[in-house]
Amino acid sequence: MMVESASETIRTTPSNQNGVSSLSSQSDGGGGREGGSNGDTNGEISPVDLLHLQQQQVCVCVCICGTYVDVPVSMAMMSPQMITPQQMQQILSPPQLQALLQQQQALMLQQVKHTPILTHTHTHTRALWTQSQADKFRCIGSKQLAFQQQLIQMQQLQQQHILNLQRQGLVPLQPTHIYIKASEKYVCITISLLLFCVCLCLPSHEEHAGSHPLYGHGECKWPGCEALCEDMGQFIKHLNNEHALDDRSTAQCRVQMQVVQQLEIQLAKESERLQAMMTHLHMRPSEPKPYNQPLNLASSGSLLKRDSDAYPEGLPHPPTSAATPITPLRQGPSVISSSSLHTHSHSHTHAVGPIRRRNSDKYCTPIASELAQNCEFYKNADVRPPFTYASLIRHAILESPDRQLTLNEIYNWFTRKFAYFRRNTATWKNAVRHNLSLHKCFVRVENVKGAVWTVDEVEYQKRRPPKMTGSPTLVKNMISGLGFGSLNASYQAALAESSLSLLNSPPLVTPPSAASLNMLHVGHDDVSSTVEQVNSNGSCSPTLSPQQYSHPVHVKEEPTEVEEDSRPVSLLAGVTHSLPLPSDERDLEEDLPTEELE
DNA sequence: ACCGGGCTAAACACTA
DNA sequence: GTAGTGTTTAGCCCGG
Repeated sequence: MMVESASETIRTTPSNQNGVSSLSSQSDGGGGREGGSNGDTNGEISPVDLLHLQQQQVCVCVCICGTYVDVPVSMAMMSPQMITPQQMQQILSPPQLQALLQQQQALMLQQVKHTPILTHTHTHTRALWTQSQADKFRCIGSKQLAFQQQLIQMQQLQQQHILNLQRQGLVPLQPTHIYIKASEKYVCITISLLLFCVCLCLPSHEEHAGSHPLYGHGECKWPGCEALCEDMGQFIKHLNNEHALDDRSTAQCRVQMQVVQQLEIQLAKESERLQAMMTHLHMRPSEPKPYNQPLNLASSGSLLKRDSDAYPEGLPHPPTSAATPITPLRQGPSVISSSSLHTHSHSHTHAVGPIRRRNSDKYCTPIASELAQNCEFYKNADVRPPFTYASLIRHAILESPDRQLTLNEIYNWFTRKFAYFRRNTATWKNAVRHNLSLHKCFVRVENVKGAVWTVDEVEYQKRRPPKMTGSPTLVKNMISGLGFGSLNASYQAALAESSLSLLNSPPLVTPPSAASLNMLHVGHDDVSSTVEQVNSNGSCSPTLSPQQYSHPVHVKEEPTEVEEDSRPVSLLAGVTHSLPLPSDERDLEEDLPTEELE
């Protein structure tokens, strides 16, 4: 077919200046999301929009105590805890800094007025002086001297106060407004920034106390650093030099937050388990333990706002109208994939736009949960599902009661589940057949009724080796979800080498290392990411009744026979699927939701 | 630049 | 002969 209809021959433009993945939108609707990205003026910006802005290196105008400052979004989005005095000085110009300090002084003075004054008596013992006592003192003695003393006292108190604030974390301040300039307009978002500016006045007390949480045994404890520092001074120098405010440090802090959060969640689960065990054993718990909530992550929680918050629960999250086929946003936990962010800036030239680089593969999101969550959406909207043909076919087959489908049934599954596949049938059907034939994971089995297609799980795993486990790609995905859209690849990769390994490494005390990344297991793209690992041992396979394989099977060419021989159970042919899947292991299958999809 | 994965298109063979 | 099915190849794009 040399000539295609004009409405269906929009090929992806190679000159994709934003590096936008081709899996995104077909912009025949004129870019429905563009308007939304510009923060349509109701004063609210979705996390997606924020990430957009971050990636575009947009500066925001931050109002700190009434002082407006232009700050890169990446910085503005940071948790305030990460801003050091030096960095604050970088953000603020000297006049702004001065204004800020003056305001802080005023604030402190206000507080001091209502606070007992700490001073020294001539006997070098401490006594509390109230404001009235001070007033009385002034009346009696030398007013000049008293005033000076009081000023000194106030300064001391102020410093003490600041130290206390630092010890407690930071001081909440009234909501701070961040104005993001979009399309020549400032859109205001309100974030409860903490009073991070107090650290401007003083060096950290911890730095002078001879101990530092990031320093121990002569090493820098910054994730992934382990630099040797002979003493605290050297460490402080190292800290300021090597771990100053930049994207990398910011990202590492964020990741550390997530580490803590994950650990807390894990702790909560383990506590719950312990509780249940003790209850079961009729033991009395030592004391009721409230399940830990992820603590002190309010800032990250607000900044890493999940996009699911932006949509009504339980509803698909159509990024645009059904008339505009695009790849929908991920809606998994905290996952805002970079691909999703680019959906608008892309045009297709094809009837069936390229599915390549589906997030099923790249972003490790189970197809089942995606489909379960967006089932109705895909059914009705002309949206290309963000999965490869292979994973879709596999899902269709595994979803069937017998885990086998004829080609026509596969076709029907596609058209039933996705409005997108109700057109251009020749194209995608060809692709389906192509995939069935090409991939060894699809095994054709001759049945009494004809040929059916089954899935060889081991082959499927071989086709997509678990190399992505802990890979920078995975990290990138996660980072995207965490709101690191502004980070470049090297920083993201750096995260993989440092903190992220902690997220899933069983030994909590294991220092971050590249090797520990290999211990990560993250599900792949689809139905049974959990059981797939089991399958790789050959011990567990999808169920198929033996009688279904009374007919010969067609085995595809197998260039890696040696590898196959090493496996405990050869799954080259469909017969190997005759092992019944134990019911409990069936549960392992991560939401293979026949019911959810219907 | 190279390579692998994925997609589309198309040619070809086989069969009902 | 036709339609459906299955296989194979080629070319392209994209990301690593």
